[in-house]
Amino acid sequence: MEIEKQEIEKRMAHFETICRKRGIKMTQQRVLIYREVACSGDHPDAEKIFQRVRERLPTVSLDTVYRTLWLLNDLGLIKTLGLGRERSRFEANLSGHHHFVCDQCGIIRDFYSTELDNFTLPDAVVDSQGKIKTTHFEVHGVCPNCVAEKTPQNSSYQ
Amino acid sequence: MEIEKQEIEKRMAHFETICRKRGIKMTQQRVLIYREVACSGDHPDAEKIFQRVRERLPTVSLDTVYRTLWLLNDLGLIKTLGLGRERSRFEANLSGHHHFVCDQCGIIRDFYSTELDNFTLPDAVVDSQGKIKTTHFEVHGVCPNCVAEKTPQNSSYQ
DNA sequence: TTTAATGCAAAAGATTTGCAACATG
DNA sequence: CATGTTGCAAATCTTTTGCATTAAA
Repeated sequence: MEIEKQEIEKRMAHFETICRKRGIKMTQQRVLIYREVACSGDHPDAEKIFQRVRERLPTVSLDTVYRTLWLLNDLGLIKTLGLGRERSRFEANLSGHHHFVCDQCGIIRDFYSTELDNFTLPDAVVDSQGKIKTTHFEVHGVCPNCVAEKTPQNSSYQ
Repeated sequence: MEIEKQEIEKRMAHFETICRKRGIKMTQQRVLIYREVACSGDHPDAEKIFQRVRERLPTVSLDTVYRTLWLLNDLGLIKTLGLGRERSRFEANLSGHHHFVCDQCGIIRDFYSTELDNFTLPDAVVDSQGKIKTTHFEVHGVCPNCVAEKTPQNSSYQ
């Protein structure tokens, strides 16, 4: 699943715009690292991005890749899958449910919705993606606590 | 958000059933670790579970907590939030989209659905959970590749 | 030329493993 | 009692940081 050339151009242009606007230097490393993510349809991890960038720029270091990825993330140019910088979290609730994640304090609350459970994906999606086993809706936002207080519940969370 | 006593009893009973059936020893540590997750409504990470279990069993060690959590996960008694054992993965696709995750080979594919984008959560959910910013649907299953081949594309993925 | 960014090496953090001692069934 | 499980300590793996050097604007 490769990204279209035109889309990549668009992304690179946006990258440049944001860097200019924020006074972020467009280094060789940053351009290559961003381009690598922009070109990848497979949601790579830091190590994989490092390996791929190194093919073009053998002197690049892994710590630069990490620094750059989080910078790009903070700039809103890329996104993280899963829990981002957080470690794995666990739950014993096995009944089908969904999650509300507070982006401010990190709290995750379960909620139930039969509408969501019964939601049927378009055939096109089912056919192209494969055999579906479970579905899960994730809502991101700000929890009532953090909405009320100006200071987030847990300020260490980012 | 505490779990009801009755629900916890039910979970503990299920835990016991599975252990019996699979010939897994019900050690003090496993009971306490499972109970801790079963009682927690806050989706704790390994370290937090370790701290809480240690209050009741000061000699428990962090590596036992890790071993037990993954065991419970493999037994289907608990679930992981986020990417599980995997590291953070990144994407540059900023347009609203959803993910199909193949549980067999780990591939993650984007898909689009205006129905999902326009899906409005019940008011009750919105009110109790807070201010909503983004939503994301995650579908788990087996990708066409893995359905076709008996052997998964990437057998190292678990 | 000024300031920020990189690469290196080392530190820190998180998770896993080998193994002797121990507890469970 | 036999075997699987634990705790410890050490190893491993991943990510971050301090600092002198280098490169971008």
